[in-house]
Amino acid sequence: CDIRSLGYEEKRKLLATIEKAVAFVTTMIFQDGSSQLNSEQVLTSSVKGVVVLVKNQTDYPCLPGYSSTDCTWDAANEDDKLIYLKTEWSSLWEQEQQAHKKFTWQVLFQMLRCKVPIICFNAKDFLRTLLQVYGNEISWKQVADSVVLDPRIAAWLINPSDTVPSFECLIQKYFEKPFSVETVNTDTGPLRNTSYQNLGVNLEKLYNVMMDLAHDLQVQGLWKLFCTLELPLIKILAVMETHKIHVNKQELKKTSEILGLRLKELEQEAHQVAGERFLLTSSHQLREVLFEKLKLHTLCEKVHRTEIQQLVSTSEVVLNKLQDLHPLPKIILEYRQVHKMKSTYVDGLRMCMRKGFISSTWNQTGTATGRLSAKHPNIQGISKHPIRITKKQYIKGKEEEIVTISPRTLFVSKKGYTFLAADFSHIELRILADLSSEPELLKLFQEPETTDIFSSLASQWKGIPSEQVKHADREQAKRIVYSVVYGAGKERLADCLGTTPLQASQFIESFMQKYKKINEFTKKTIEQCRNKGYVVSIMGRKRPLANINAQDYKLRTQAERQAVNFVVQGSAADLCKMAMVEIFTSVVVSPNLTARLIAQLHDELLFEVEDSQIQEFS
DNA sequence: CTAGCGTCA
DNA sequence: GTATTGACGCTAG
Repeated sequence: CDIRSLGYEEKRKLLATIEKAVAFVTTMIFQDGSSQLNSEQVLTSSVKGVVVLVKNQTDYPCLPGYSSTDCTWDAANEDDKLIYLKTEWSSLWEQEQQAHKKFTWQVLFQMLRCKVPIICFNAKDFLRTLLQVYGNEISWKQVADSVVLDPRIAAWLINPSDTVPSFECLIQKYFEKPFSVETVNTDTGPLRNTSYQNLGVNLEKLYNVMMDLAHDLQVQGLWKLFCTLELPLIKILAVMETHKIHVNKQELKKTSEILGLRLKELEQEAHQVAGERFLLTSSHQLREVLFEKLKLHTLCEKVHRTEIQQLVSTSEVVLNKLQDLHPLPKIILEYRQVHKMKSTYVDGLRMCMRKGFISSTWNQTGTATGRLSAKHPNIQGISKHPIRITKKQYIKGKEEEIVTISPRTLFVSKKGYTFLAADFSHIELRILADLSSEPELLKLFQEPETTDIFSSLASQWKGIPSEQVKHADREQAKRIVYSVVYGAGKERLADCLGTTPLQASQFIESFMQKYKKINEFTKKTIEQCRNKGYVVSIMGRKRPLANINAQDYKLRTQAERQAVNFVVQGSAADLCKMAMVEIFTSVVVSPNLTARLIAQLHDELLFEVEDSQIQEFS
């Protein structure tokens, strides 16, 4: 039914039906007639309304422990109701509109409140839209109370390599499995179908797919992970996406100009020392200048080559080696740094800006390891390190000035609020210590004087006092540790270490000697993966690795490294998500705390906290 | 070494 | 002219 045509009594009845419902299956529909079930619809189309299938009887009596053999979706739902809620209004009919609008959100509010599962494909988008449309009526803490189920996330838990399963794919997979359902070929070309009847059928299918997925999750031991971690996260991400982060617009414009000027200078310098004009951003043209004209690679032994075409690489490692032979490499290196800074972190950020604010889009199913990913902007990838550039100033007094540009400072907290970050320290290494029970590694963590493992290791390896360990040393130590434990080859480690491959392999040897149990752990997880075909994280997250028994050496060893890495990185992702859920719920439960989550940077949570609440919140 | 995303050719 | 791919460089561990 369309709620616009309902009388008072009918509305009351509808609310009563909702009260008794056992599940809701819902999707948003857009201006262009598409719905959330139409794979990868564009965000440009605005939301027209919401269609809800109200399930009043259940084909699956109790959700967790049902048997899936008797699913007869086509005949068993006479009591189910399909309702259409319009959320967008023309300016006509002021009076009636108000009434409709109010009733619409009454319905939606009750759906959220009554703790009955709301099944939605891409539920995060649904919740976010609700928060955006009814921002004045519904607080984010109320959305946090709802119970949502997302089949897409369920499917991803079962197969995390399949990073974007579409609705159509799920239908195919889970419908043709038990028995073929009257496959009217409407789902091969459903894209423009605005018929609600058809949508009703699709929602019914979605419901059944979710039930099948729920069953599979249980069979595979993923149900708890799904319910306690991934489902609550949907709401957290929806709330996070509705929060806007303020960006210093003027500063952004100014730094863009400064960087642009510096790029021009560097371009001129490069042309001068090269003796010809060429495009600095083109690796092809650079290769011609560097190696065909100047023949710099002949003065230097062993230079990296590109994987496919076996051309001489123009990568950072090669350019670093060529630094002393010619002034050009250094200029290119700085050009690339400044260019990256400008295009990605400054201009890229400006592109994402709406009225002085940005808000990332979070993808819960974007990785194979359970980590989150973000885009527009990728707030997890914004450079930490500032760069220094010399700015020629044409103001009298001083000729030039050194300015430092650090992209992270471009984000500013609201007035009266401050950013608060909470992060795990060395989380993957701690997990590795725990899983391998390596005594030497465990000892390092238990010693109270070790405040920073990587700094300690850096001072140990370099033979310098820990106070003198610089940031770069620590960073290098960190890269080395992770490289070695995840199975780096000697060549790659040599690049990392800045030594010869021979020394690198000796380093690997002594590392393995000192931390024997790490090697045992590695072997054990590869062995388990070979037997079962998949690996498992602390919270039971799974990653099937089809290539683990492959004939091809390259493919097989890659799968082996992925297996080891997954167990550690996936477990770290589990813990970070647990932290997110726990902190979020404690804020929701608190009557006075208002702290908002801004971003998750894998092992770090960034909040915006009211100044007066910093103590209590932290 | 493993995960990602953005930019450029 | 538009779409895809590989190389590169930044993030996180």
